[in-house]
Amino acid sequence: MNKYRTHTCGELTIKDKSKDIFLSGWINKKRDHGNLLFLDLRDNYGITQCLIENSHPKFKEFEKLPLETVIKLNGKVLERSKDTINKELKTGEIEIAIVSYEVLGNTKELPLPIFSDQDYSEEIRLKYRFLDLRRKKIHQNIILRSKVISFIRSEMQKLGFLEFQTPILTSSSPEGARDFLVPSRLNPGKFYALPQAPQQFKQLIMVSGFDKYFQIAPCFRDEDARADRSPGEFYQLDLEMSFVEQKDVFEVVEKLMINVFNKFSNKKLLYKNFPQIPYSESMLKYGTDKPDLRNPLVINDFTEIFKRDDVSFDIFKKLVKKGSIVRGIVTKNTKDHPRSFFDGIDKWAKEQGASGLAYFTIEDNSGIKGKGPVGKFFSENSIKETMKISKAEVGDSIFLACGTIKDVEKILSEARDKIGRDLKVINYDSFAFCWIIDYPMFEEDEKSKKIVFSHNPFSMPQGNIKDINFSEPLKIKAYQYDIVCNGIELSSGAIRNHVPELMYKLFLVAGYDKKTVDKNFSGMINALSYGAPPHGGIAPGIDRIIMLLAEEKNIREVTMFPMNQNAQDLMMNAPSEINEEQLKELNLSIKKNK
RNA sequence: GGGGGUGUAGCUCAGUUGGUUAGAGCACGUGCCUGUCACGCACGGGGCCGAGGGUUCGAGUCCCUUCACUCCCGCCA
Repeated sequence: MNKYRTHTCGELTIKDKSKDIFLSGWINKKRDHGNLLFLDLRDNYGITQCLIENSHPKFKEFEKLPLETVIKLNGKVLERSKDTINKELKTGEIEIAIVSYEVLGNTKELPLPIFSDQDYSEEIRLKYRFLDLRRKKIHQNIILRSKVISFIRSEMQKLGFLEFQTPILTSSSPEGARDFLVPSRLNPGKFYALPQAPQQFKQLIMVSGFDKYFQIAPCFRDEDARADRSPGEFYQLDLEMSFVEQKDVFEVVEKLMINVFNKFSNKKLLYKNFPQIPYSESMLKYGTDKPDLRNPLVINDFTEIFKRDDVSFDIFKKLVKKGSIVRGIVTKNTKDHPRSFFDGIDKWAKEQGASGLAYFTIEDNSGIKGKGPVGKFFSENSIKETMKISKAEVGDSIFLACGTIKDVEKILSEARDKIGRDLKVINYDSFAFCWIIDYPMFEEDEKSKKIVFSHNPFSMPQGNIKDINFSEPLKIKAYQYDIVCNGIELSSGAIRNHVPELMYKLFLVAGYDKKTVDKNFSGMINALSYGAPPHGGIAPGIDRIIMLLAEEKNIREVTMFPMNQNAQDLMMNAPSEINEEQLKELNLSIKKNK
């Protein structure tokens, strides 16, 4: 028999009636009636109500135990009378009559309440994370995380993937995010870098012939935090496959996501086959490459309308003449919405730093007309053309934005969310996955006007290798894709370029000569030169998947021991100073700031 | 690096136009209470109002500086 317990706090039921049992756990709550005291004893598995009466010789002593004291108790399982059953608890039909008890762990006064739904400050939560983690919501989130990861692991194994570890101490790479660096004692003046992702290793695993690899991989990037982005480290389901095309990767990931989300959430999956949206189409229809497809609103381009002579909306017309574009969002059957709805959105747009949104409603009043502040500037024919472009109907309204492509995309993307929320057309009880495909291989850097890789330099360009026109690099598309769910980017992936000659050509376009490529990516290029299989993969973010499943907006709610926004661990006091000896051994000295 | 929000009891928060001794709930302590499950009732302890400077007869409140936490922009192949 276990020394501390015969049962957990979540398992006793009416079937155990009259049993002599031992429980161990934390005092979650006391309800002291003076001559009768109820105690909720809590462990990982649940809560069991125990009681002690003043006839017990240790009653007075027991009364004084503070909340969160860890105790072991011996008692008898009693059936509760019908009117005292607690339906909220699994163990609510029974209670324990305490016979004897023993304190296993005393507690000081608590810096934060455990039994409470109150929110409290992040600083206290992180400093006393071990107490915070006792609280129900986050405790359940962390258990969910564990279960999801175990499930993913077993699903991947079923799909024929092999799990491998890759090095944590590796080399710094010139591309990408800022690296975390680790000084090398044996190699003075040299540094390891923590991997931003096992990108090169997973490709090397393919070159090594292992065919299908996965790993729940820690990734380290020294970038500033966001609500959905931990500073320092996060986890990816890293996977890579040999002898595959894009569609083969999609098939695996769709299967996995559907199984995971169906198993761990009751929300509906809007698509069993995830829509594949070309990048350019996504930017046009949604203004972003991470569209929330729960929102049915779409953006249309109306620039041509403003080149017509029968449209007299001069502010937009002048801008269009100078190269601006006009795009807009159609809202269905909003003719009876109050003026405040329309003005509210216009006002909101101005608050976002845009010049506002022009709008009119289409009505049929002995002829198609535009109603609203700018409606009068449009002829019947021009409105009919507008309706043709956007499939708008009488009774619908159109919100219009004018400006540079970037500005219009940005404001309309946000307006799509805002209007969708206001009109309550977003189905929050669902998951809408999609693929964004056909990313451009290169883009023009805004400042320097130089050609740069738009995503991953190791991605395979589309089309027949011999026919690729390197003189028009901005037209080259890549087998590069993102998976998006509910407007959240879960991951990027790609079919990789496994042909060294092609890689040199692409790098040349971005301004790297052969020598530089050889120097910076020697391991990769070298490996690809000895018979590399075509391969590709992806790496969905584990933390964000858990956030979606747990319906949490902040990544700290699904991370056991997160750091704060300044990348400090308040509980462990990391980072910390190190002593002279350590510095000396590493051949380092600290520059003192005044 | 930049912008916004917050900072008052152990915790969560009120605190008016600048005006006497800074309040509430929970927690903690003492006492009462035998069916609660957010138990109830009474009493009590507990405050450098984030820190520093200024304006004022007088500052939790106004001004300046600074620190901490947080959200966002930049950044995140």
